[in-house]
Amino acid sequence: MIQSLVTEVESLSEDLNKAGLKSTLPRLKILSILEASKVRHLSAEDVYEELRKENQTVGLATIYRVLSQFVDAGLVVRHQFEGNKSIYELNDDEHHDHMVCLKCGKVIEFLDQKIESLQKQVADKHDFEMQDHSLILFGFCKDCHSS
Amino acid sequence: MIQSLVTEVESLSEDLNKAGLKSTLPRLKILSILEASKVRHLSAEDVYEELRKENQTVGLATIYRVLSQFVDAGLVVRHQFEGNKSIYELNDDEHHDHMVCLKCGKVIEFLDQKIESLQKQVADKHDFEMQDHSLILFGFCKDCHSS
DNA sequence: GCTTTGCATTGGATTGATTCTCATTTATAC
DNA sequence: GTATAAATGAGAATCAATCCAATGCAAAGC
Repeated sequence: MIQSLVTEVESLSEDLNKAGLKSTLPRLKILSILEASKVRHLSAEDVYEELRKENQTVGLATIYRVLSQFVDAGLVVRHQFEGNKSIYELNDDEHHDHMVCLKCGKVIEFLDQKIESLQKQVADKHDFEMQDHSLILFGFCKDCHSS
Repeated sequence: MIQSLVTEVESLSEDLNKAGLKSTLPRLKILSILEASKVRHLSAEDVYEELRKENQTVGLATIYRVLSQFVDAGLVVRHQFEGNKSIYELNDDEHHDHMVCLKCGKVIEFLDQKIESLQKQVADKHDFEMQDHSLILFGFCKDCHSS
């Protein structure tokens, strides 16, 4: 148990170092929340709350700062779904797009290779050097249909 | 000249009425900016600035409110490109997606029927009732390549 | 023609999200 | 351990957007 915690921390710490970030306590806490949370898509406030629940409070400013560093380092991806707050998600290195339920807020991930390659084609057609893209479908998930 | 201005206003006024909105001075001013601007994609602040330049100042709160009314009425479409501010664009009734240049901010519109229908297919596959979608390609336009 | 009524407009205050500042703490190299 | 540079926390500041209370305006009734 203790052992597993130690190896867990070591592994997170390694992730940070590989990303070129010093392994500090707040960064470890934040990364560990991102990995442990059953909800994959979290706002900065959500991360703050999760930590507070565990009496591991980290200043909100630090959370924003660290999340941005994680994004820059490629550990995390930032999204703008509905509303005006940013949503963060661990970067699992396999890109995907999202469906967001307008009623319950559920986020469904999907990937369609045909769409992906058509995007590249369109970009090329316009002589546009695509760096990134964002595809979000808004609507109602199967639990929220017809309501 | 006077005549053309009058007919212009009459036409805008008609657009408002058709949309179910009373034709008021601020609404006419805002709609006319949207139609006249050579830049198609404007933030609320941009509209505010354009009006101020012409000494036609309309309160910012009013601009936000009216733009939202326009969106609800289907006259205007709201987007979230980079950053966290909303961008508004006249609704020309033919849906399209966007490429946004990360360097110069240029916005290129495009439409790909294959992508559109694949999106519907993916949504259906997940039993997701799609209401809307947002597809944005980020990168560098041909004028900003390799810089 | 004048008053009433109700929606529209206004600007300022307010909120919510995020960033900045700076004094203090912590981590890493020596 | 000590020095040095980076990281953190708390609150102030900023930015977009919304709310609110006061005022204006225009059509409907008298």
